[in-house]
Amino acid sequence: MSQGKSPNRYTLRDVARHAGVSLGTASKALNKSGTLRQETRDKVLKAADELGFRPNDLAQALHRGQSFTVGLISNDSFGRFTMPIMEGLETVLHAAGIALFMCNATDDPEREKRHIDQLLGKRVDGLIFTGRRADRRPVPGLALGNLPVLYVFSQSDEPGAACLLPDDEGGARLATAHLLSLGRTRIAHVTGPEDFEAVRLRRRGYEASLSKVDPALILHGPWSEAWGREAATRLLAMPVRPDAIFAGNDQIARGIVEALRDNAISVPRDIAVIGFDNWSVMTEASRPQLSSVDMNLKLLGEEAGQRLIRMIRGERESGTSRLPCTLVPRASTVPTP
Amino acid sequence: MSQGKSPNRYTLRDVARHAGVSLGTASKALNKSGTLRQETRDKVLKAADELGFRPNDLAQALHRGQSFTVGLISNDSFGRFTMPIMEGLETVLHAAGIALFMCNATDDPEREKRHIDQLLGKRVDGLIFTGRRADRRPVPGLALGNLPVLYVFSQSDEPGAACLLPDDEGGARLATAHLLSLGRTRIAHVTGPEDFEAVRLRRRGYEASLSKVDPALILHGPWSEAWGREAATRLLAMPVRPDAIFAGNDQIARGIVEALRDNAISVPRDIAVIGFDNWSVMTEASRPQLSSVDMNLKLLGEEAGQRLIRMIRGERESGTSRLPCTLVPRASTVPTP
DNA sequence: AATCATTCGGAAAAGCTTTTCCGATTCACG
DNA sequence: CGTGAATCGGAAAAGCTTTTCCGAATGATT
Repeated sequence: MSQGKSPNRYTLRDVARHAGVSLGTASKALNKSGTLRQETRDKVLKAADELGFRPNDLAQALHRGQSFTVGLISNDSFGRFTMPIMEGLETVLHAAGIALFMCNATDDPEREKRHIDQLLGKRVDGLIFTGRRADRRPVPGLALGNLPVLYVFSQSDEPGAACLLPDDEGGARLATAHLLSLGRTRIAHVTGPEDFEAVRLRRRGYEASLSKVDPALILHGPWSEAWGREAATRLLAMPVRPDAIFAGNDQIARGIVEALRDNAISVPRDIAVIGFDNWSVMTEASRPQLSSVDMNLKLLGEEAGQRLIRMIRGERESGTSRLPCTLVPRASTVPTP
Repeated sequence: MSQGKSPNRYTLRDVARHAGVSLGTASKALNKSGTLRQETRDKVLKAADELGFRPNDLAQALHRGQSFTVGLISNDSFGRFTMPIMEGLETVLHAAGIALFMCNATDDPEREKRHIDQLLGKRVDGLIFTGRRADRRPVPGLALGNLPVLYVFSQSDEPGAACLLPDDEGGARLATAHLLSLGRTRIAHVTGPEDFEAVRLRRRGYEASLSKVDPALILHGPWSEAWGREAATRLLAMPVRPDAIFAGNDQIARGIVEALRDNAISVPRDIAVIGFDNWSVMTEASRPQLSSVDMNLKLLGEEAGQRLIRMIRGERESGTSRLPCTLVPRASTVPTP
């Protein structure tokens, strides 16, 4: 350690000296081990406090063979999905005395590999991969051995990998059932690109909720408001119009609502609209505000934290779990009183 | 180290044994030090590769007194501003052999304090604070001593703190000058809450660009599309309407554009509109697409990385620097041919 | 006075890596 | 043959912390 360069200029040896005890006694006092008088412990604690002593985690980790650190690797360059997940993770890991550090690979495999390398060098106790789409991703280009690894809002090509995801299909069922409960009988589904697994699952949830599916009411396009506008225009041009639209995400839903407004269609009176993601930037700015499905990403993060802790403690975890989503009704489906 | 638990099951001692050399020789070979025959070095490198050896960063950092790690502490729970900054930082720090790890405090001072504590325990070589608004923030509740600390897109109550920020005022000048260059003569400014420093600076840039300022053309409100809509409605109700509107951010601008459309005002023909932030979620979805001012956050991150490296190497850095923004013209100000 | 219990000191060892230093060996050259 | 250079081994030390073990000192009890 270069002295005077960092806030941690004092070692345990300094604390011991300051407290007038031996090095071993100082350690025992701070770690509540050994048989020391309370007076001796207090003396050491006071000395440590006065010196602003902070144990050197590096030395501790080296000695105990565990760093109590977890790395989170994300390829979500916008942070939209990762941040709530991280928040939930951090809460749970912190309660277990584990620090969480994130690296953002920005969808660059080389960068990701490098991050893994760095985290392994730091001897993290586990790794979590997450991103901005839940489809399978390539196995990392480094052997991870028995290190606990968990995919959250993400999956792996590796068979048996432990994965935790929102229940897209269930969420879509919620949305469709909500529209049905409102008496809607002709529900369209405007969604994203077919190569997203989430798109397929949401579509499956929609289809499973209907007694009869009309393929002409299912439209795929890009994740954008513009696509929502175009799709709505197409639906309006049909001989028989839908009386509700379940959009694959909130951006598409926003576009749909805008096109309906442009065409003097009243939402939800004439056509109800519900999105997916519960992205407040979209739901709140839309006119009327969007009903949506929340993926509960923070809860997903909490569940992931608990799961990883179990893995770190030696339990075996594998396979994919899906956590339920939540319906968030707003004025785009529920008329305001 | 608990064996078989992690990918790093081999120590340098194992590599030496595998290569049939001494521990010291193995170290010298991997670190390109000492006087070894190339043949000996190659033998050690091969052994290390075969065993998948990765040096223990903890032991290295302990020995050399430097961790080559930097902590990034953000209070931006959405990641919108932090992610591009992080990307720029990571690029520059990586080139200098330094790892970057992020903790997200989600605007909770207790959580932030805890993160600082964790990072200090890991003996980071420097700390970077960033967030979602650039105003002064309280001094962290922990003494950081001489540890290099840099505020990026953020400022500190601590006098002389090193800060790096986008040039809000300059960006506002760019936006206003752009409108002037298009022949606009009556430019309004619809912006965010007065308690944001960025709001005050952007207003100052706007005012400085005009030979004559009409206070009635400056409206403050919340950061939302709804406020943009309301403000536009107010401006349209004025005896003399503006022929251009400079919005404090893209969300407000989006709202303005929508209200103009609702009132059959053609953008940019009748009234040109420019935003700030260049947030693609807004700029691209708007009709027409929004001209905006980009804060160059990735570049800010790169500059911050370079600055922090200098600080880590012992140079003194203090005070606030501002990096220029970039004008991004789109159809909301420039008519499409 | 002797014995036992409590408390602490301090030495040693371990974790892993780097670096230095000294000694030993081998080979080449004068 | 003697000397010097190149090469490597291996021991030691350092970084910081934790833990164990044994010995020493003190106070209380018999």
